Amino acid sequence: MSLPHAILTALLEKPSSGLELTRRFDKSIGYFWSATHQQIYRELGKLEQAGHIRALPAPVPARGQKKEYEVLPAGRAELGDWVGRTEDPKPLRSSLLLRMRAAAMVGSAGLRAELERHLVLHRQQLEKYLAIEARDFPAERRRTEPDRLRHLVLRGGVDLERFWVEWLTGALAELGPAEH
Amino acid sequence: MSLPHAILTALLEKPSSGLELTRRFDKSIGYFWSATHQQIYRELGKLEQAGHIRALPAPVPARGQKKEYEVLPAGRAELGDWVGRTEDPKPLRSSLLLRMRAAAMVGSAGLRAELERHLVLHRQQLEKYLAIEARDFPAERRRTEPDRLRHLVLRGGVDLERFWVEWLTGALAELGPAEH
DNA sequence: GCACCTTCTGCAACTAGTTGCAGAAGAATC
DNA sequence: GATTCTTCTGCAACTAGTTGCAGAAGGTGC
Repeated sequence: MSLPHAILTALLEKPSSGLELTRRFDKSIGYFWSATHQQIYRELGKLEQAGHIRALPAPVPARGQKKEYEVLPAGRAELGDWVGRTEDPKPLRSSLLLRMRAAAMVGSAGLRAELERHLVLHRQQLEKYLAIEARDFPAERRRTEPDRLRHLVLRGGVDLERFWVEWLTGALAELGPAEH
Repeated sequence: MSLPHAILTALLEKPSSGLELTRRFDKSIGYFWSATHQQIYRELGKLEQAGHIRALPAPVPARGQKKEYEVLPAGRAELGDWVGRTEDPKPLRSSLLLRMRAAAMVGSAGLRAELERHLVLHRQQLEKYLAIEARDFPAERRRTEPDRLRHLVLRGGVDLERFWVEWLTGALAELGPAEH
């Protein structure tokens, strides 16, 4: 049940329409909580119904008409409350690891190529994060608590990609010599 | 669509009944692809229907009667095929990171405690993995390809937990001094 | 001014995963 | 030998997330 809170956070950062939110999810919040436009529209409806957000008055409300939403006090309160709640980390789910385990039973044909492909993807994601870090978090932007929090989140992304790059590199090195 | 393949792998490792599978998922395959008993029973039904597995003949087939399943050649073929398929890593989804980002907007009350709680949980999981590694993968068990593959998977779990432990430790250090 | 394209919103149907519960089999207890 | 507890299987209903599609608004080109 994190999607509504992801949306509230995004809307607090900047009031937006459904499509704008979708775009911002694709390149910011979505890096650690992705969502399709469909989920977002549906959730916006629910949040409005619940009185947590409201649509800014539009000249002509109609279907296909852009609607900007902003967070109401009740929504901010709900978000603050949610931040204080506890929630266990959900267990890892990696189909790549599963594939390796399956490969141990039925042979690892094609697996090496897939590991290499993932390595490239993770390197790319790492580059993307590092570019964002360089652009948005120069040393002087790490003073206030909100900035430090946002930077830590990004750091999580960076370090996680680094972890995968290293693990995949090691895995390829260990499997490589045995190939024939 | 990885669950059927997780089940096929587990059944190849050892033919089992639904409940045995559930237990093994709780402490082995489930570390990187978890599933509830419900999912497993339903999927066993589908796999049987598809001719990928079969129930070993039981004396008295009836509801509430234990049923052992084994993989048929068609199931093994399907699994081998699946291992060779490509699949993009799915994007990270972490409600803890989301909480931190939300905390940047509405204040970080209670966040520190939650980070500490997660740190403990990840340390515990790390210990668990290390114990499994010590027990199941002594140096001489890392020679054959299947053993190396299985060990690499476990290493992934170990390193991932280490990553979280380090990241959480760093985050607490960075947030700590600012608390008052 | 009409044909076409893009942008934006949203319905509907589907797939995957979760939760709650219930019934049969067998073992344990009295 | 009846009662109760545990084990095992499974149905049904629900929640979350995905995919396909369609309609309105508004711009662009001729």
